[in-house]
Amino acid sequence: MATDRDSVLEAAVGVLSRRPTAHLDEIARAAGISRATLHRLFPGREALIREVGMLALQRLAAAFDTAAVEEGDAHDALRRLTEAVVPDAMLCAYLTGESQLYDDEAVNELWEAQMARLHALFLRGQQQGVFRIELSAAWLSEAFFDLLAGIGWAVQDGRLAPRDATSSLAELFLGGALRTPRPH
Amino acid sequence: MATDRDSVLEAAVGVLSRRPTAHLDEIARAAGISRATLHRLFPGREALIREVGMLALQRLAAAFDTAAVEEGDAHDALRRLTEAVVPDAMLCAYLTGESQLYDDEAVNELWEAQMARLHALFLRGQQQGVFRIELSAAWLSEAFFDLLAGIGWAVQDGRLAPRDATSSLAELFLGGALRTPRPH
DNA sequence: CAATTCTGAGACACCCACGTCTCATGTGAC
DNA sequence: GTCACATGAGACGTGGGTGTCTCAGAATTG
Repeated sequence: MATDRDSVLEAAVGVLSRRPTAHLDEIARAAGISRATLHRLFPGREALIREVGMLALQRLAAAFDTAAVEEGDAHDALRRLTEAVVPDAMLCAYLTGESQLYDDEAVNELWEAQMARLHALFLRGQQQGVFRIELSAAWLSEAFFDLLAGIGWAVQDGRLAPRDATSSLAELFLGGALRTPRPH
Repeated sequence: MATDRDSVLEAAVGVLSRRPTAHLDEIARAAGISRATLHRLFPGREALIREVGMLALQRLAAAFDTAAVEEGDAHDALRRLTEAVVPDAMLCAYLTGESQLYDDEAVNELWEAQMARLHALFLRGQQQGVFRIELSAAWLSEAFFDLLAGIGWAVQDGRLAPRDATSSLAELFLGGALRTPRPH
């Protein structure tokens, strides 16, 4: 079952996001398996964190797809993206925080691809006149991810109610990004 | 000279922010000293990263002081804070990213104190009617730091011009935080 | 110039996480 | 019931970073 691998990866994120230097024993225990089985599933620590990154990126890409960010009004597209990606906010937070992931080529390639999609979305929005042009599309892309990661942390630490996550992100970010202030 | 210690700490941030697991050799080389001298200045790795955190927190507290966040209109206070804190954005980014710092009690205490000041600022602003009340003061505080950290990364990686840093942060954040949109 | 202090380079041992292996136990299929 | 397979527990060796030490050379001070 490939589901088993994914559940282990999810547990690994829960531990690694808090302490990136956590021992494999701890990760195995968090996943409910032994260190031996963990080694049978993933050849080593390096492979484990790489697959965690790949899982996060796949989820991210899936969110972009379901949101259809390339279609329609840029404002609506961003709202759809927000809703689609907030459930995986923690994954994205780990993605941006773990600098070790940037060593892997496949991870980097997928990451750049998704960032390019987001950048294109903001660029399109600026051309459509819905996003402010005083702020570069590159900065808007980065800021969106920063806030998304912040949402992930806040929810996980219990500082923000999960039901408020989507609106908190959308309201704050769109308030600063939209050209015409908050036309909901 | 205490300046020497600080210069070493600054160099340490430059390395540790990118790779938190960097070897002491690498940190020493980045600081232009030998590993022996590094050990003479700081008893060990743990002490080093703790002092890096303390340096960052002192800079942060100093920025809060110079901005006089407790005085005057909340909107103006936040703009002053933005200007004062952006030069140390990278320090703050390391501060929020390095979860290992949360183990130290002194670091935690100072951190909570500064966050409380920021929280109070947003609360005051909401009572004054300048900040939106749909977004909790806690979330505004966290989001401000998230964006500040993002500014630090973007500038260090060359994705954002240093001269645009302050305005990029202020424009985007205030746009989403202010009740009356962008009355500059 | 002489003396003191500080620094860099290297060697050394220690420790701990990792990778690998073996064996006993448990589970499911036939 | 028997076989095959997967898992857990533990032991073992190893590698690499760290902490400590020594010694030679440079810098500063008198």
